[in-house]
Amino acid sequence: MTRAVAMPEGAPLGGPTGPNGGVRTDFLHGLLGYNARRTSLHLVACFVRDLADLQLKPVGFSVLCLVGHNPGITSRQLCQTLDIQAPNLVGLVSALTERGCLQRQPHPTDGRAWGLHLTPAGESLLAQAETRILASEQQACAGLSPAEQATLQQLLQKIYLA
Amino acid sequence: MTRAVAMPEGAPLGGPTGPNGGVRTDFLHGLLGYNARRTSLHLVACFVRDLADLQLKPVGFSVLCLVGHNPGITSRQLCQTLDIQAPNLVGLVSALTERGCLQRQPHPTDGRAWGLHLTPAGESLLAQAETRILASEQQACAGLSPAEQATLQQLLQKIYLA
DNA sequence: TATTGTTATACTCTATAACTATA
DNA sequence: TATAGTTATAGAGTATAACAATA
Repeated sequence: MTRAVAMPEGAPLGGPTGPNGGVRTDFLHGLLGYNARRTSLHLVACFVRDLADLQLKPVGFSVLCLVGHNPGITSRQLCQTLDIQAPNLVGLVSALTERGCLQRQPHPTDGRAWGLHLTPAGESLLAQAETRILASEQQACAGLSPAEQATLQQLLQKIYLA
Repeated sequence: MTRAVAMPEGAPLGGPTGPNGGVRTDFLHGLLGYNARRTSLHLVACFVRDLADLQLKPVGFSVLCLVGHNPGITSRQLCQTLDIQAPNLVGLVSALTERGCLQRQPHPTDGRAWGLHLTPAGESLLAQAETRILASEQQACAGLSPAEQATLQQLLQKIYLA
């Protein structure tokens, strides 16, 4: 890369230098997508940090959670509910199965499908994970009142469930 | 993979079958991280779809936007503001530079740094993109009143700016 | 013919280590 | 010695195409 030689006359130089960097972020902070993405990345990082010893990440937890609360659920139902692609679910289910947390049983009416169930180890892991993630989120959202947290969830669901 | 032969007695089979799949999602829907992530993915998809012809994706737009509103900003300031790693910014800046939208100029006081500026083409692209993303979000958030949208942004910022 | 689950694979995004030039 | 920018690279996440088995 070659450094520019000539300087355009009158071009403002130096960039923002004020407090906290002085970077103007007004437009980005007015975008819902930007705020949602930054919040999501922040909460995902909290999740990964606080559930590291359980070896669970958000999507794997979501699978475990849905199977736990919906015994016999199929891969297709998981994909539809979580909006993920079928090929990407295979590895998640396989990993949880090999960990001894998940079990595939023949579907009673559809020979193509498998009904997914938690093992006792899976039930135990889910219970621990649910307790842990609730505590993690309480810490991350300490600045919000319970009413604000409820409002936030309702507004978010209005968008992605539309 | 071998199909299970014996069926555990008393195990509930068949899984959820009620309306809209009948899948119970109560716990997930009570998690802020889940709702934020689903909303973020939804709005990112809207962004990519509605700004495809501008060849801009969320992070590239954020860079363009910050440079436009902060002439002379450095890569380091962009990384800190957007919370991205320096090596991952290089390609974004290079691509925008090669498109003729960005220009690097020597930093007036720090010989290691470059001040980033928009070209006229960059200004034009930013103006189009800002108009487009506002329309995209209005469509995606049609179910929310302006007051609700403002509330949502404030609550989200309370979390990731904490 | 359509659907479930799967494999293979490619593409994108993100993270880390190491290097250079300068402060 | 520390920092700004860069390169190379590895890992994770996500997407499509194609296939076997069953509806």
